[in-house]
Parts: sequence; structure tokens; C-alpha cells
Amino acid sequence: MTIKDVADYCGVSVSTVSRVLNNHPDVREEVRVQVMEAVKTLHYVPNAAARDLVKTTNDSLGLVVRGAGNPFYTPIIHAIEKAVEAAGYELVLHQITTEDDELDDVAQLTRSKRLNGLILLGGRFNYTKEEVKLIDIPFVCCTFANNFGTIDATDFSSVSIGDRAEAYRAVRHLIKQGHRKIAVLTSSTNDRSISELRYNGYLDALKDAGIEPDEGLVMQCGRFDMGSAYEITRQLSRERQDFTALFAISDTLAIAAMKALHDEGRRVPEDCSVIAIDGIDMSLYTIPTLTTLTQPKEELGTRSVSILTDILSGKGGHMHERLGTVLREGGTVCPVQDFTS
Amino acid sequence: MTIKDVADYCGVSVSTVSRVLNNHPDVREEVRVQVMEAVKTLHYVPNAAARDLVKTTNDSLGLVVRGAGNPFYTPIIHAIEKAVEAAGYELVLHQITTEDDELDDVAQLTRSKRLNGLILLGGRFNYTKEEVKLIDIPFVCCTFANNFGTIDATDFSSVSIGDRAEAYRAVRHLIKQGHRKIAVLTSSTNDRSISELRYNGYLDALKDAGIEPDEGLVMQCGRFDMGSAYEITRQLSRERQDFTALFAISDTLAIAAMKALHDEGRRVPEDCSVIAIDGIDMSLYTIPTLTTLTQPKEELGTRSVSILTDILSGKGGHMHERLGTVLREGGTVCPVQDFTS
DNA sequence: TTGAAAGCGCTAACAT
DNA sequence: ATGTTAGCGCTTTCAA
Repeated sequence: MTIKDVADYCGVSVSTVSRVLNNHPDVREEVRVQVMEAVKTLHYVPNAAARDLVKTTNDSLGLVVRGAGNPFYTPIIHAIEKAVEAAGYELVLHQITTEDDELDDVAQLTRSKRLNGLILLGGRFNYTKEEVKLIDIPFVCCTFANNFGTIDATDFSSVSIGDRAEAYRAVRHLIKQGHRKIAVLTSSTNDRSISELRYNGYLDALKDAGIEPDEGLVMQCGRFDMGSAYEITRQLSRERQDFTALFAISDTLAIAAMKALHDEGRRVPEDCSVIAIDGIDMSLYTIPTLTTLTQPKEELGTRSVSILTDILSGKGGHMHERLGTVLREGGTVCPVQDFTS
Repeated sequence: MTIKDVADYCGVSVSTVSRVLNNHPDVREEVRVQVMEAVKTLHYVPNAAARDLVKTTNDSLGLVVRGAGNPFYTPIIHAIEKAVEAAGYELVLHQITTEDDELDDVAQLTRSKRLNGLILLGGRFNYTKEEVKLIDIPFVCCTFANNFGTIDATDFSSVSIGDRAEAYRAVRHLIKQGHRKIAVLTSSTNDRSISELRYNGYLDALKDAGIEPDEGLVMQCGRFDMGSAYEITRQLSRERQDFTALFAISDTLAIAAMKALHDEGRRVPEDCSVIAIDGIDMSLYTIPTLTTLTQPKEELGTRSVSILTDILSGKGGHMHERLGTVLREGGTVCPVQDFTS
């Protein structure tokens, strides 16, 4: 079933059918209707490969998401999809796992799908100049940037929160409540990614408050995995009774940690305050509601798209936007309990 | 950058380059090495569209997921990806929203990507013969079946739990604990989907126990949306004080409901037991841990794949598998409290 | 072992 | 308004 079959069926040429299919004006209304009905009757669907092959440019943008299951990305992807459509582009979505390298994928996508631009959602922070050269179309990093890399800031765009500063703010919030023994739950302290940045923000806050970092209060759970976050938090709770607050670098880790604290008989927030960063939907439903710095998820998506489309239409150049978070006051933070009184 | 460029660069013909790229045997080792290096140097990536166009068959399977953000699907998708790869096929994944109709998408995919088989993850239950005719390749419905449709069982496969029976079992579990005023939280009672099936299982259980259904205890929240589940549960909690248990048709709805009950001052499980179906990771971390019938998520995925690949290799025909759930005893169900004593 | 050439199905000039 | 035709980049006979 090809366009030729439809043409023969209608007694017209393939170009006429093609015109109807692509809404070109120069077709007699009568013929247009006839073709459309033939398409329905024959259940004809154009071959995308052939179409892609012939079209040299196709107004499509790519979105590569690293770490599919992450609930934090869901609303961002939604926002991007809507914004891309509104801008008159088509979106090619590609999910990869956290083990895959997004740049390998990007090379594939851009060259085989003739993309005009690219959005990377979640990715490494340490691209090299070499690697970036492989991406020969404009791209914007969403929710992350090149914080550890060496590439030129004018070669790409980014939209994200200031991870280190926001982590600082979260921990600062705990310190203001009188906490000084503050544990941190991160996936890693030195993986050149968001985890490392937020961990550094934690250290910054301690330092500014004149608190000596305590290595025994640093929990690394490896990946963004609730199971290991739970285990490691239980373990620390058994080993150490003295910490009065916990900063988790993401909502999901915080939720696992709250459960672990509970299972060790420690109440949140009375015995241990908890704060996190992200603001996923689920953390609205924990008991108590998680106190967290919510990222402007929709805005992260829409800004990424508009920066990209502006570049493509010549309206602007590469830029790096840092958006702010909003402190969502839940019920997991309270002033430190004074045991001496 | 096309295959022609690589050929020119090496001073060979395009066919030779193509042979190298596709690991054909008849190429001089010397030339093979030369071409491979040229590919690296020039950063050449074959155009997928052109490749797809010319290849008539490509050993690829399609996976259409309806309702991307659903955390329940994440492990299933993972299992399918691994199983498909292990079986030597390539997977083409397509996400659609719950508003889209999966069949429209399927028509697109199968005809434009030359798929050999198809897995539908989450979908309508009421396909018609007409619609199914559009899918001209073997397909298997994962987590759902044709429970409300009229299509021939020999025309497709399905792998799912017995939704109605499992809902029955969940509610039965509550009844055994002495509960008789049991509320139900569903997205709809008559949407011809999983919601309706599980709602019917709830009714079955009441009936068998001689309990008169109470329309006032039926909550429909429209979609699988935690926000509306929360609101409607709060509302019911204010209106009615008499129900002692709640059956939610999914874990996510149950989590929202637990929060709502809490915010209305009702303790789980002392004042209201809660049970659900699905068994997502997140519900391990609610406080108390959600009692739920966990679906065999990995098995749902792997069985779907092996049924499909068996059909494709002529080793078997269409079949319909009903897998069982496992009751995960959390802490959200307890015997009904006797107010009279 | 290699090259030349015929398509795969479609779109977009260019004719008519 | 409609038809003819030249590719898009690739794989795969068929010859050499």
C-alpha cells in the first residue's frame, strides 16, 4: 500500500495524491475529496521513512531524556511538548537510561532525523569541546549545565536552577531553625553531576555558619534509588543519634529517608527535620507534607523551547538562564528541639 | 555527510562502504579498516530514514505506552526492553498520552516503521473488529485485554492480571477483617477500562458478602490524578463518618486518599483501613506502608515479549495469560474497630 | 573482491 | 489544476 496504489485507485497521479496529503492548495475540491476517501478506504498511511528521506528540512526538534522513570521530568516533558507544538515544530522524543551516554544518542538523532535543534533533559555536566563538536545543531541543556566542563558558554544554552545556591538555601533554612548536626543524603559527592553540585551547596552552608563538616553524616546512596536511600538512612539512624536534620538532594530520596527515620522510631520533624529540592507531585502527599524547594518545572521546559526556537529563527543567541525555586513549606521542618531545657 | 562522501574519501564505491557498515564478509581487510577509520574521522552516521526505506524487514517490535508518567509502567517497560533485546529484536518505543487513542498511533507505527509485532501497554478495552483490522501485524495487550470488546480472542494476545477478580480479592480482604462500610476510589465506574473492571470486582465482593452497595461511598475522580483523588476523599470524609475502609483501584490513588484521610483527622488504619492494587515502588515508602495486591510487573513484560516472539517465529499462536497478584501486607489494613464495646 | 545501477516511497520542481 | 520526473541516502542484486 503506497502512494502509487492510492493514485491508481483514484485514476490520478502520485503528485496529486501527495498534494492532497500535504494540504497543498492547487487541487480541485472534487479530486481532493475523492483522494481523501480513497485514503480512508484503503487504510493508507504514508511511509515516514520515505517522507523523512526526501524532506531536507523538517522543522523538528529533538528531546533526549536521560533517566526516563524520574517523576520530576514528567511535567517538564509535558511543558516542552506543548511549547514545541505551539511554536510550530515537531518533537522527536528519545528516552535513554542513566547508564547510556546522551551524546552517543544525540549524534544518532541529529544526523539521522535531520533535527534543527535539541533539548537535553538531564545529562552529564562535563562535556568536552571534542564531544560538543559532534553536535552540529543548536542545543540547550534543561535542568543542568556545563558546570564541570570546559566548553565555551557561547556554544550552547542552558536553563536550570542554581543547584549549588539552592542547596545552600535549603541547608541554610535548617540552620536558621537552629540545626547544626545536619545529615546529607545524596547519590554521590563527586559524580560531576547535580548530586555533586548540591552536595557542595550543603558544604557551603555549613561553612558559612561555622559548622565543621562531619563526614559521618554524609550518606551516598549510589544512584537515585529509593531502596538504597532507605537502607543507608536506616543505617545512619542506628549509628548516630545526634543529627537533628537531614537535607536530601531530591524529593524521592527524601521520601525514602522519611520512611527510614520512621522505621527507626524517629519522628519527622520533631526528632529530625527533613528538607529537599525538586518539588514533585508525590511529595505533596507524604505525611507530613515534604518541605522542599520546588523547581519551576513548566518554566524550565518552556524557556528551553523558546530559547531554542529564538536561536533557530535568528532572534537570539545562546544564553544561560538560572531560574529560582520556591520554598514550599510542608511539615517536615521545625526548630531544633532543645534537649537541655 | 553521506555514504557517498565516505566512499569518495576512501576512493572506493558506495557499495563497499555499505558492506563495511553492515558487516558483510566480502571486503578486503585492508579496505575495511580504511573505511572504518574514515567513518570515525568524518563523524559519519548513516541516515536512518534511507536505511529504513530500503530495508523491507527489520526485526523490530513496537511498544506503544499510553499514559507515560504512570510509575506503574516504568518497571514493565524496563522488562520489555531487556527481553526484546535478548530476543534479538529492536524496540521502537512510542509514548502517547491518555487522551490519545493508541490505535491511531499503532496504524502510523506499523505502516511507517515496518514493525513485525506490537505490544500495547495500557489501552482501551473495547476495540472493535473494524479497528483491529487496521493492525495487520501480531499484537499483544499488556496489562489489559478486550474485556468489553467484541473482537475475536484468536486475533490477538493479552497478558494481564484478572482485574475484576483481583479487585474482588482486595475487597474480600477488607470484609474478612469485619469491614462492611467500604468506600471505593476509582477514576470511573463505567469508562470501559481497568477502572470499570475493578469497580465491578468491588461490587462483586459486596454482593457475595450480602452487603448492600451504598452509592454514597463511591468516589469517581475522573482520571488517574492524585489531586482530584485527594479532594474527593476529603469531601467524602467530611460528609460521611461511617465508612471504616477504603478500596482504591490503584496505588497512586490510595496514596492521595491516605493523605486526605490524615488531613481530615482520620488515622490509617485505626479509623479507616486502605487497600489497593498495583504495588508501585513508591507505596513501599508511605507511612504506614500501603497494603496492596502487587502485580507481577516484570513477568507481565517478559511474557508479553515471549508470546510475541513465539508467534513471529511460528512457535505458537495467540494466547491470553492471566497472571496472579501477590498480597503485600503493609500496615494500612486492620480489623474493624468495634465501637459498641 | 569490487563497482554500477536499480529501486525503496515520497516530495517538489518543472512541464503542460 | 494536474502529470512527469528527478532525486533524498541507502542496500542489494548483478556484472565484472
